[in-house]
Amino acid sequence: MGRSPCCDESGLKKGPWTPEEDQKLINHIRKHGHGSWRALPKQAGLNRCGKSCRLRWTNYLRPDIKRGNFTAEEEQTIINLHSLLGNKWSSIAGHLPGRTDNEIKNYWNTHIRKKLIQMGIDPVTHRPRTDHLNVLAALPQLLAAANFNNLLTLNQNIQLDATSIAKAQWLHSMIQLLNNNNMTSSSSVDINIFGQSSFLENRPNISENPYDVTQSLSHVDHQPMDSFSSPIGVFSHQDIIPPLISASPDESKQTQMMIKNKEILKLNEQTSNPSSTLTFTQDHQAWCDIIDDEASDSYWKEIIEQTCSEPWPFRE
DNA sequence: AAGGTGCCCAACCGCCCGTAA
DNA sequence: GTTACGGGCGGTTGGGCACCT
Repeated sequence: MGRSPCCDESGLKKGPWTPEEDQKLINHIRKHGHGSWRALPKQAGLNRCGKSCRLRWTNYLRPDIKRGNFTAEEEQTIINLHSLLGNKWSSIAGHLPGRTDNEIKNYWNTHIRKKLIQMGIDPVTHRPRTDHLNVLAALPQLLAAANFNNLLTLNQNIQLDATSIAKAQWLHSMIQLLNNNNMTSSSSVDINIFGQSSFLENRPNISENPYDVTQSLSHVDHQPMDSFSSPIGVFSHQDIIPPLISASPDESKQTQMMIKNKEILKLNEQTSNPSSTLTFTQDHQAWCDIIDDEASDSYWKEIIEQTCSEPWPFRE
């Protein structure tokens, strides 16, 4: 079963690449493209295996590779994406033009991971760490998270991490779809879930403590017209769900992740727009396609698969 | 100056998946 | 349906370097 490793042939060079080898590889790919990686080394006159050539090219020699330190924006994007996707380095790299999965993986393991641990955040779950060594160091974060978690648990058993927030956003939007299509004259509910300047800004009576969301969320109860029920609790259509990423003051620096978010917003607009040419069934499938594209969490997949496979209750 | 230690990151390893024969 | 291949992916390694004692 399977096949033998491509590099097990004896006599093939391993280890660091020399400038001469790099030049041979670059010249060959410029002239002929890489074609079959296995055949490439012979054609290029390299005593390497194809896999080694491929890695050297994709991780180092490719002309569109961005060198240098990661910017704060890139770092934030990596953290946000990692909270959503886990160790899907290639998927994360897809949102950071010019960065390779290997580079991002290394940067995560050597910098971000340590930074998060120092901040008392578990780099795997993106939640405050609870092990005894870090309880004191993480006390402020724990208190803040507990504050928010308690509030949320009362209503919807949601946990404060980016993944849950993203899930809630998706459910939120799915439910909006249902509502919009169920009520022919639905009030135009604008849930700009990603476009806000920040989660806690622009809210009345907001506490000075940015982690204290009790005040900012308390008004939800007084807005029954703009609220809706869901399997996981009650949401306000206006602003209960924070954006995944705090928008940068400079919008030009927003990452490609926003593209996916914009697709979601676009779908939102289309489904809210009575003149939209999309059918509801199409909407449903499009949502499934978008969300399923990058969802990896099994729990989350279960929801998606269930939603996508079940007969649509409002099928035309 | 020399040895020890820890960090960084390019490169490798092994597994998995999609595809063609 | 099975097998082999090509390629992609995430995890791990180890050489080189900087810093510390």
